[in-house]
Amino acid sequence: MGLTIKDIAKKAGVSIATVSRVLNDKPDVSEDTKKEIQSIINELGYNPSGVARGLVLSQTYTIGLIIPDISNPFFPAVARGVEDEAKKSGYSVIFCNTDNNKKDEKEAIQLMKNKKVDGIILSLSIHNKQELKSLKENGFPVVQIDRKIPDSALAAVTIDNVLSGYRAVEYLVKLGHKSLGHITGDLNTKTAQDRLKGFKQATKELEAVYKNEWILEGDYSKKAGYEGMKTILKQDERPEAVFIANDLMALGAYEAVYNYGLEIPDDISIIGHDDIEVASIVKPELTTIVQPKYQLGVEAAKILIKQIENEDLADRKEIVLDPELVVRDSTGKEQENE
Amino acid sequence: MGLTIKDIAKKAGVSIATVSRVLNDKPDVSEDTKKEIQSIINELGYNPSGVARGLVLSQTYTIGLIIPDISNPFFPAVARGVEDEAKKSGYSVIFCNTDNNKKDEKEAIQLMKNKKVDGIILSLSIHNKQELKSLKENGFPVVQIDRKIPDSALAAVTIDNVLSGYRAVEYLVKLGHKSLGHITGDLNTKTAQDRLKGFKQATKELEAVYKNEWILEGDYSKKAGYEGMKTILKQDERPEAVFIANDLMALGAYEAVYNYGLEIPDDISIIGHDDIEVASIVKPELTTIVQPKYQLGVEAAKILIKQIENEDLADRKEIVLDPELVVRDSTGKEQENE
DNA sequence: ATGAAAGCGCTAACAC
DNA sequence: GTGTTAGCGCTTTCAT
Repeated sequence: MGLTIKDIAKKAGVSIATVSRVLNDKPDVSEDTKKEIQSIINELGYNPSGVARGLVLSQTYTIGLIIPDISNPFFPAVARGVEDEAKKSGYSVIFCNTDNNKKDEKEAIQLMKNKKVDGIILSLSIHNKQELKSLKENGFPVVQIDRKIPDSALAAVTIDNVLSGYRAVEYLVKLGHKSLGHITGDLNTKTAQDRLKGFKQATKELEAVYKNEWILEGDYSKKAGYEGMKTILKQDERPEAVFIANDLMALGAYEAVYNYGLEIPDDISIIGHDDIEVASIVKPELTTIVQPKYQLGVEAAKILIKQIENEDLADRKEIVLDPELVVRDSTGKEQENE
Repeated sequence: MGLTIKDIAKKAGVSIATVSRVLNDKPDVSEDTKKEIQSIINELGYNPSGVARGLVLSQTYTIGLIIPDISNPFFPAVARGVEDEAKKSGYSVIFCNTDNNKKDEKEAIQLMKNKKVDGIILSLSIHNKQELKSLKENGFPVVQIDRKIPDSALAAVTIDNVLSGYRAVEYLVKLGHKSLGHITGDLNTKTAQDRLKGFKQATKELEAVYKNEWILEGDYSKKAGYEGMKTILKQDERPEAVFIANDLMALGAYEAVYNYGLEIPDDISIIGHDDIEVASIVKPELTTIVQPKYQLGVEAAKILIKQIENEDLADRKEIVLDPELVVRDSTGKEQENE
């Protein structure tokens, strides 16, 4: 382990400055000594200390990733995107789970500062405006992911959940469905609010109709999907299609439909959100909306690294990623024009 | 950002040594100066450089986590376990995906050395014995997870897949099933081999029976489960229950059973492996075996940190974690004794 | 083309 | 109880 630049210098009979030069590919070293030193480095398996380098350069080539929970299905793909993109530019990533806990978030940021990471990618609970502000004031490179704290004036990459709702309706209308329902997520979350907003907006713009009785508040649980759909089905008039704010609720809705002796999509169409693994396993396979999670990570890392390397604070832009439609069987087939 | 120990010392009118003492909670500082310095630290928001500390202490309080792919469903929980346990002892974790690619694995290890992590938790492809050996020779703290490279003589924490097969059979037999089948995973993997081994072993010990025609090789895909079960069902004699090496294949098997107009568990019982999300969603809910993934991460971190802090190479033990049975509805009910 | 030396921010003797 | 100083492993002037 203990191999240092001195060892190499001694063995090569040169000064550490010269070794440093070849290490960093600097000019003004004769080809001969360069070759010699390189071969010694290989022979001994010398690996320069990133820590020592970090100290003198005040750059560690490490970025921090602060997220609520890596075992939440949303984040693994994000993390992978971050790491892949970071690696491309020679950065590694150190990560931290916070469970949306304010104290843990604060500590995580503190930790990252302590480790002297070159920048941070984070997804903070809404309550932690304060921390973000102080990072900003320090001119610390930061990009927010998934959730953007309002007025934070920091770079952010998010997914457009209004568009999610819009896209769902748009597709349904394209299939010829005119009357639509919606089972929302937990309306305390911005995500659920946005999807509902998109649903209403699209319905209006595309001249479809919904009734307030067809919009049920859920909470992202399978049971809520079941109950919501039951409430819809027992009404005298039913919508032709229902957009459900996540796939798990959609599965619950499937059951409700079956219990009523109805068929999907013949009697009612269903479109979900998230594309969880099951979506392609259930019958009929669930049409749904996917979030570009991996891409989210990639974009975040790109912006962050740009910030780090340009020290260009003007680069604190916001990127909003578009969700994508995954067409399967739960939404019925488009009319053939024969 | 640029706040250093010097700034604190100057402002407090003391030497940096004194500041360092209170930073590290060393004795021989008067209560008064201690208080004074602490208040200045808080006021200015000073955060000592982990990098500088790392350099002088040759300890970074960082551990490396090298895994094939964080977005593979197995690893997020493992990573969470590692991070939680590491945090308890003041360590953070830096992670790297390798896709089981030999070159990437090598680079990941190199990277960790460069970052001067205090130890590494890794899951390497079978081909990379070499790297492991060199880590060991360097006396570098390492623990392998999930996969243990034979003869590596390094600490490892793994999950007992022989026991998985055994437990499955044991439960089936307990329910009164005597004739058993098995759809294996990809038999090129140790995991699949082990589950098969456990299946055979338990069948023998517990005096159940299987026929070779009831053991079908699969590949962990849903389709393989479907085909495997179909092959079983079309035989003249059928087993009462089938152990299927993962839940995805079990789902495929469900379909095959339905296509034959049979019922689960009345006509045939099924037990899966992994407890993926769908397992509790499908009807009948799938009885399955869970791997203690989170615990795997926790144990790995525990051992690693012990190694780091004791420098006790004798501590390179192996831990084998037991999979657990999750009883649901696909295996039929135990006879009531009335 | 190469070396000597200062310094990055900190800890740990060692002095007083 | 507190300060001075060497040094961790490196990069980077500044000489030569």
